[in-house]
Amino acid sequence: MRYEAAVGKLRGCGYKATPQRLAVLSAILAGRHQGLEEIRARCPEVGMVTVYRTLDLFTGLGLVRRLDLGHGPRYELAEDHHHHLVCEDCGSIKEFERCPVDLRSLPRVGGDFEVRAHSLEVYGRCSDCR
Amino acid sequence: MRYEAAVGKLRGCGYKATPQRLAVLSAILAGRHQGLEEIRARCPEVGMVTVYRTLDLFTGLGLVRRLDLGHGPRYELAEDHHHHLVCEDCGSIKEFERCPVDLRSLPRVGGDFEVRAHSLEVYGRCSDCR
DNA sequence: GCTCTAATTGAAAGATTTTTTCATCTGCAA
DNA sequence: TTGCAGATGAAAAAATCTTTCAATTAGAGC
Repeated sequence: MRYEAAVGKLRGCGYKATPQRLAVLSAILAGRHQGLEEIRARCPEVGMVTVYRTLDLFTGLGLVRRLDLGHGPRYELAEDHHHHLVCEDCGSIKEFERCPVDLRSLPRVGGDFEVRAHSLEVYGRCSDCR
Repeated sequence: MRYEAAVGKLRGCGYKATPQRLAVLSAILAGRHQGLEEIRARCPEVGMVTVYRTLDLFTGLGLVRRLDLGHGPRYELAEDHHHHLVCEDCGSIKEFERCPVDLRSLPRVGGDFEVRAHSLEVYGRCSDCR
């Protein structure tokens, strides 16, 4: 129940669960790594300003992850760790779960860096474009 | 001689080595992962439109890499493979060379994806912010 | 339930960023 | 040199994002 958990976190942090916020949350849940336009289209009753503010809020709470895969920001629910395969030709995006990053081999750059998260995007050509 | 190599590639692809393009190239070479403002400040004699167009051109040629580390696009010369440590508090960016990604363990998602490149960003808190 | 209040919303205006247009200019091949 | 396809840039337009502020509302407390 991803929806309930997200609402719970929202409330738990002292924020009101307004219809607008729930609508944006549902919009995000209804797709994967969507751009602003897509999200807005799924909740046209919510004002633009509120969508921006809500995405900022969700991102700040760690509820939502903001992706930069080119062509503007995209958003997805921040739950399971996964990465993206981005096709440089058609722009399609696929996900994969198996994380090929070995964080233990991270060098210590200029002292101690506290690692909190990482993002990996793999670029190339998808099977359809070949 | 990163500069010469880049100019060679530019010419080799049939593009003119105009003073503006060389100025933008020098600007990129003068720093690391710079934003548009920084680059523009280093070549104020070049018109804004041309900077945009030139960065697009360089990126398309694979001469320059466009980074999305939050807070707008950044650009750097696409030469040696490296990744970034981004401090979520102060926004500082450090680089590291040792690549902790094992591409062999990439799963085949929906058939054959031809991997051309990948980008890894590690987020957290830098030593200064702790 | 009902009331009250601080949090939230959204229309409009403003700021910023990026793109398009098109007349003019220029790098460079011949 | 010369010619011209490619390149530039000022201005305008378009797209994107933020601020403002009056009106609304979720939800705590009674």
